[in-house]
Amino acid sequence: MSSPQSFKRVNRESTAGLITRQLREAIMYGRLRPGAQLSEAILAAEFGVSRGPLREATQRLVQEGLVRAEPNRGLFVKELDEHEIRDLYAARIAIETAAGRTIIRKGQQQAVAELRTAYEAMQRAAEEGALAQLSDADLRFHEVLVGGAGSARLQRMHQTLMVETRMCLTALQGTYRDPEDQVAEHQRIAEAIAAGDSESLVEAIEEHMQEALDRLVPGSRSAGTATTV
Amino acid sequence: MSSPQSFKRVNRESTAGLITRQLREAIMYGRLRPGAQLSEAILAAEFGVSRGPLREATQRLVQEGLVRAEPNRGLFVKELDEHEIRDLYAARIAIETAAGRTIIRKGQQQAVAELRTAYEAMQRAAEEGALAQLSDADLRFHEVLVGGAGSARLQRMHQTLMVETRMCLTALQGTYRDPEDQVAEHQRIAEAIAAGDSESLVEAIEEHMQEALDRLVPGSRSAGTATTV
DNA sequence: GATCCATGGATTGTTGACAATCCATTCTAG
DNA sequence: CTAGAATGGATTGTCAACAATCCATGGATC
Repeated sequence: MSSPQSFKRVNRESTAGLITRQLREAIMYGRLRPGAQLSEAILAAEFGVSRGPLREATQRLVQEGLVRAEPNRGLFVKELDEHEIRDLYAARIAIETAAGRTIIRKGQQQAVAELRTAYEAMQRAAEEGALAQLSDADLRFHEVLVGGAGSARLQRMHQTLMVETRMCLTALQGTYRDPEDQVAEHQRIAEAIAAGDSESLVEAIEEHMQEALDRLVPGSRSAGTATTV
Repeated sequence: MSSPQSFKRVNRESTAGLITRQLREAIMYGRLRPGAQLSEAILAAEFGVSRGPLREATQRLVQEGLVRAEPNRGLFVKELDEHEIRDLYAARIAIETAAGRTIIRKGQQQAVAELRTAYEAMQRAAEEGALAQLSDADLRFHEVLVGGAGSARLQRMHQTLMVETRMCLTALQGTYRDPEDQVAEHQRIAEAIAAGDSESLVEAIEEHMQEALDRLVPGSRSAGTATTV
């Protein structure tokens, strides 16, 4: 009865959980387009389950804010208009700034190290011209940033925001951006934290987010910083 | 066909929504004790609905983090141990600090005014010795603080945290605290924002939270600031 | 020709019954 | 007396059918 290697508990995830994850991914990567209607009957048939578990899955997505439910009408993939995108990035600024400040305040050396690692992964991807990997490493950097603060609640809230961020990136798919700039912005953030400089951390994050916003919402506020191609 | 006064849309909330709200309130105010098991069958009978809608309601609470679901075992009201409480307050520090900084950065005069109003309500309740009202005004102050930042996402995340906070307060029910101190701490926060002083804002919020933590988790870190009765 | 009403199709909302799983208890064998 | 297996009760997990609701289409009336 000894376990020579640790086995994974089988089927530990609930059916609703499995479906939720697949649907979320489909929304994140644009396979389910914003505004598209989700038919319970059709989806249930596709997943090969009854409407019960499927309903549970969709309800989770509703509460995550990825799906909008109109009573007696149906479920629709949420569309992110300009206002929503601004709100999303405002929330990300709040969370990520707070996370960075926490790392500084607590002097979490390990978090700093992990940030550097994440940053180096971005740099490598940029040098190799691997855009998909660069994008993944980018998201990972922000996950590490918030994870480093060590608050499970903060991290969970941030995860939801990052799913929406990925939705935005998917919508931007195809537009080009100079990888060097992208990497440099993250280096600023990482180094500000490493140096324990809260002021430049705030600046770095706000500018980083503004940069993203400028690309997502072209008719934005300041034309001065819009240096993107 | 004219509407002499605006009528409320009837039955606009779903059954699951109604049940969710009632269960959440019961948990918040301790009518459902932490650790208590929630039986779907019993609850469904009490609400007079089938297990379908009830399940939907409980699932929402699970995702909010108020209820823990053990597969094939049952649902249990989440218990907040010391670690959880610390995490909760860390998250609140992050969100509320970020909200305050946003108000300062954007120079939201209206938010400042609302904060003062909320603060005055606390002061009035304290003078009248109305402890229940003081507690409500206290929570309201924090809601106004985050609401003032104008981010729907931030506010939603904060609401969840405040529900858990209320759970903690319910657990503390009966312990006394000097209302004057309580009011003064909020005044510090409000005035720091009004003065646009980010540094003292951060200090005020952190000390305010630490004060609350000291009462919730007696064997806490610093004995120096523990001046509570 | 425009407006109102009735009808039909489609969707979600709800239900009660059935299956699978788990835990505690009891029983049995050593 | 103890360790292990069988069993029973209770709970969640799942399903297919039914009811309620909504929107669009088409037709009748003025």
